[in-house]
Amino acid sequence: MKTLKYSRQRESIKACLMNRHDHPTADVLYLSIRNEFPNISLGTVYRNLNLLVDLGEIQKLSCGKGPDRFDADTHPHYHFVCKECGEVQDLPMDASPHITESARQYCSGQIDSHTTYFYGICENCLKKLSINY
Amino acid sequence: MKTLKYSRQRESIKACLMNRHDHPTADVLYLSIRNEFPNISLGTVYRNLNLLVDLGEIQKLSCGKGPDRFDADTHPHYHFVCKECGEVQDLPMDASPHITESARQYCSGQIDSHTTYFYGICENCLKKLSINY
DNA sequence: TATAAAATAGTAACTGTTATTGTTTTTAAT
DNA sequence: ATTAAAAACAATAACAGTTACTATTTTATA
Repeated sequence: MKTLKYSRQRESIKACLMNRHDHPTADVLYLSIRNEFPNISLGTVYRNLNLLVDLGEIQKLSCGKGPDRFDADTHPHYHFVCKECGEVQDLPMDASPHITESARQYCSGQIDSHTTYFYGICENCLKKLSINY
Repeated sequence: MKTLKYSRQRESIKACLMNRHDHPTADVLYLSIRNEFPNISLGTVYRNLNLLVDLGEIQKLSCGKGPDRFDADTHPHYHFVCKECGEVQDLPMDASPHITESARQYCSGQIDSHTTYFYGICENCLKKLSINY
């Protein structure tokens, strides 16, 4: 089997992700980490992000539009996606346990998890849109 | 403004999608429609699918893994995604109206809609996995 | 320190999708 | 029916996001 070895780059990627709450894309993290590792390659960022996801240490968000985003908070929670600017916000609401129970009644397979994304227009974009009336 | 003109290809794409309930990808539809239109191009399939989505006549599903899928059923409903084979099934459960109300309490933006995907292993794959014990 | 395994940087390749271009279809007005 | 304008088309190139490859460097172990 393949044993994990330490890497300073992976450490930095995880630290960087933990310090921010804007659910950055791989590319945004890449640009940020280049301050510390000027020669890091985008592939390294992707490889380590996927590795951390597999280890359950971070979470990948696929909101349907644009590149995937990453979240250091692995606690199950919901997200709001602005259709205008693409921003992704945490919604501090707990996933209803009932919804999974309910889904199980309708599904012959085994349900392990679920994701929910709310779509709309964020406060900032609402303001901008109301100016351009 | 741009007025819509009839196209046999678009008609066929929509009819084909309405006849199936497996939420096919653009590529699967493309291969199927080539029986009727041997020279249709994949770009035409994508363009018309997106057009139909914009018109609200069909729905696009982005499950996070693999290519987008399409659904002729525009009634809001949930889906189950098999992590093993990628199959997408309808879950005949109504979206809880409470969940949107609940989300609005935590969100300063305007929430218009939401999507929920359940992930797990479908009946078929469960069987296959239990054989290879 | 020497060795093996894993991770890296750099780059090429790949997948899914959209944009471009010259031609054909559709529609509506003659 | 003919014609003209707009829309849609097929074919193909381009694009975005991501993964795979390769030669080199780093890490962990002996």
